[in-house]
Amino acid sequence: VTRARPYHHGDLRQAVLAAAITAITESGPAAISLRDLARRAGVSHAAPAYHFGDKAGVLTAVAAQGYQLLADALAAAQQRTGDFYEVGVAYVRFAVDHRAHFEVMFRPELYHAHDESVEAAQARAAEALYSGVSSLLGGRAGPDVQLSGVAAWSIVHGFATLWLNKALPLTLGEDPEAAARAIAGYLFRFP
Amino acid sequence: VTRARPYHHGDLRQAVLAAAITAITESGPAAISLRDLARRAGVSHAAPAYHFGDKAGVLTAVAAQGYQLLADALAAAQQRTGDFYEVGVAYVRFAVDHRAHFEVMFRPELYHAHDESVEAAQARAAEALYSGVSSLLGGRAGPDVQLSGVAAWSIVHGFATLWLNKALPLTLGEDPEAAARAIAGYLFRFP
DNA sequence: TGTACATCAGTGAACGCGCGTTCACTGATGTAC
DNA sequence: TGTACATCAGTGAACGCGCGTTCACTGATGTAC
Repeated sequence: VTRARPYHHGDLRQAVLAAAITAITESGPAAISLRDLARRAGVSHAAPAYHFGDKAGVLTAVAAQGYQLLADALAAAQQRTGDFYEVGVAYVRFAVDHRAHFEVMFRPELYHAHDESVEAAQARAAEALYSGVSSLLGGRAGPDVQLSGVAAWSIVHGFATLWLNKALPLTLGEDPEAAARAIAGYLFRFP
Repeated sequence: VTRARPYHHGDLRQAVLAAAITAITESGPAAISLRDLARRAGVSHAAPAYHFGDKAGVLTAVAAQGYQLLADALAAAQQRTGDFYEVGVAYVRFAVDHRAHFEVMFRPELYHAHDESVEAAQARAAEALYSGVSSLLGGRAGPDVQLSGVAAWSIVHGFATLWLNKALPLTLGEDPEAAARAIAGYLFRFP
């Protein structure tokens, strides 16, 4: 028996979040509307507001989830390899694999940046990023470990951003991870 | 005698462009509307479309102007100092000083990225960026000069982006140029 | 220098659209006894 | 196990708003002769 759509969705919050990821991947974070997310999730237009309040509420959840995923990815790379260079590569891989999350995370004007769920996940990600920094450049990170961490963050963040915007020369090829390894090598492994 | 607003504006195209820069600085490129730009320029709501066609037309002009300004700034830094390191610093300075242009330029989905005025200015900027690359790392740029150029571009672009998004630690201080010098030193001047 | 005419630049009323928000409601689920 | 009631999750009609776009128009400027 094909049953009609039940009155209660079951997990509308997750469904709206998933719809948001899809919509952002298609058209960018600025283009989403609550009514469109409702349509995608197959519920009435007013339903999403019940769970998220407004558009910024949805994007806040996306950002929080994104920082969690990023923290997981960075920590896993550090644990798996013990090499900070691989943490940088993981950062680029995250940006390419989770483009929608990545684009939201770094546009704090779109969401409630001071929401505690966001700030907690952000802190986890920062921890994962900085924890391996002292090994950067084989211990030659210089007197200011934080500064060298920002340098590492800058180069992988810049590369990821330029890659996603299709701003880089075509000759770099089609594999972002390989290109990222070559680029990051200039900072991380200079002989 | 205070004269009434004349029927012909004189240079409405420039006025709309200036209004766009102001509006983008306030609320980001996604938030602008043709009607709002008309209001800011003090003309009727349909006037901007006469000059630009649609919103993407306005942002195309902003992007083209931005790439021209960037090319000028990079070329001037190269000429003035002969030091590619200073070209990188000039890149960050441009991003901070022309935030609205910078934000539009690297969101090609918002404008007609293949417009010839954009592509010409883009080529000029790329030329200015790459022309000094071979001196990167004091000639130790390695076999692939283009790759080292992308590395340099990545680190300054990433730093500028993170700075503008207020993503960096507060301990970096309030002077983006000084911080950029310290960061870029890791790539450009490593002992 | 004057006049006729074409073109250019901007106007303002009108339209239909998708949006966020409100609100009384309804159907389903959970809890107390 | 059954019943009453409270709470939760989602509905759908209605509203007002700002938007882009169209279009007949008008005022100003440029050009031909």
